[in-house]
Amino acid sequence: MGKQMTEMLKGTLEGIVLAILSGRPAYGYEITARLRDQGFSDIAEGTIYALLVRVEQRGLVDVEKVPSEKGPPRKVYSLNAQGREYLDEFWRTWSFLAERLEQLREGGKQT
Amino acid sequence: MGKQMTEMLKGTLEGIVLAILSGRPAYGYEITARLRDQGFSDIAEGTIYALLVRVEQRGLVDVEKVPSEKGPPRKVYSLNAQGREYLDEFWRTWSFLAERLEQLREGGKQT
DNA sequence: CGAGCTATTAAGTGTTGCTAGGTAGTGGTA
DNA sequence: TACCACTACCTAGCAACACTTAATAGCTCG
Repeated sequence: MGKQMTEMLKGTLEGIVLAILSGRPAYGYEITARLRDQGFSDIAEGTIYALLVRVEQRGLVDVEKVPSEKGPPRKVYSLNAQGREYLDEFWRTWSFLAERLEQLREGGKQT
Repeated sequence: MGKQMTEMLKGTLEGIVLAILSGRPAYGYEITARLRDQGFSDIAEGTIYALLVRVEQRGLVDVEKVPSEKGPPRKVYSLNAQGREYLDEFWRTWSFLAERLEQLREGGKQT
């Protein structure tokens, strides 16, 4: 998509990835592919890997190395307790913002 | 609010301000005050002014200097045609993101 | 005059996603 | 063998954005 999407993803992409991990553990390549399937057609692989490094360093996820039939071993990430807290906080922040924006969109139609 | 909000505002704050301007023209100080009233309690003044400079340079708004009863003259910004287009694009981008996130929030409850 | 409110501007910082490239393992094919 | 495609991960450098902090400037009132 465009530049607007790039900027809008800042701050939300992290939550999106954590939300995906809250469903079930996954590895980077898989997450990228799933995002593409869901319509985020041009999220760069490098972006996801860098993001995963960040959340790992913050202790929001646990990591396990799992051998792959095809290619190098996978790093499988799973959300831990701290990550779940962080995700809850993310949803609260998101809800606040989404409500305000919905109000603005309604209000903008007349006035 | 917290750091999550700061990051999440990147890309959306611009749309928020343009949406406010789509209702009626306004000047920086006023916009800041209105945002505070709407719950964005700690958006820095400097942030809004910098944002207004950006959107002006991109030609999304028209500017008019209006004398104030109290203090220096105000720079009153109003959304122009190009700005309206940009705002439409913003809403489309937002809608896409909001839909995906709503799906993720629903899906995350079981699985 | 000095305090406090109105109103704008500007320099420097940290976080984030993107670009562009590299490393590595496996399997298929000419 | 040599080459290519797919899987899977990593890294360095860049641009954009919101924040912090501080400065500037005009007006009113005690």
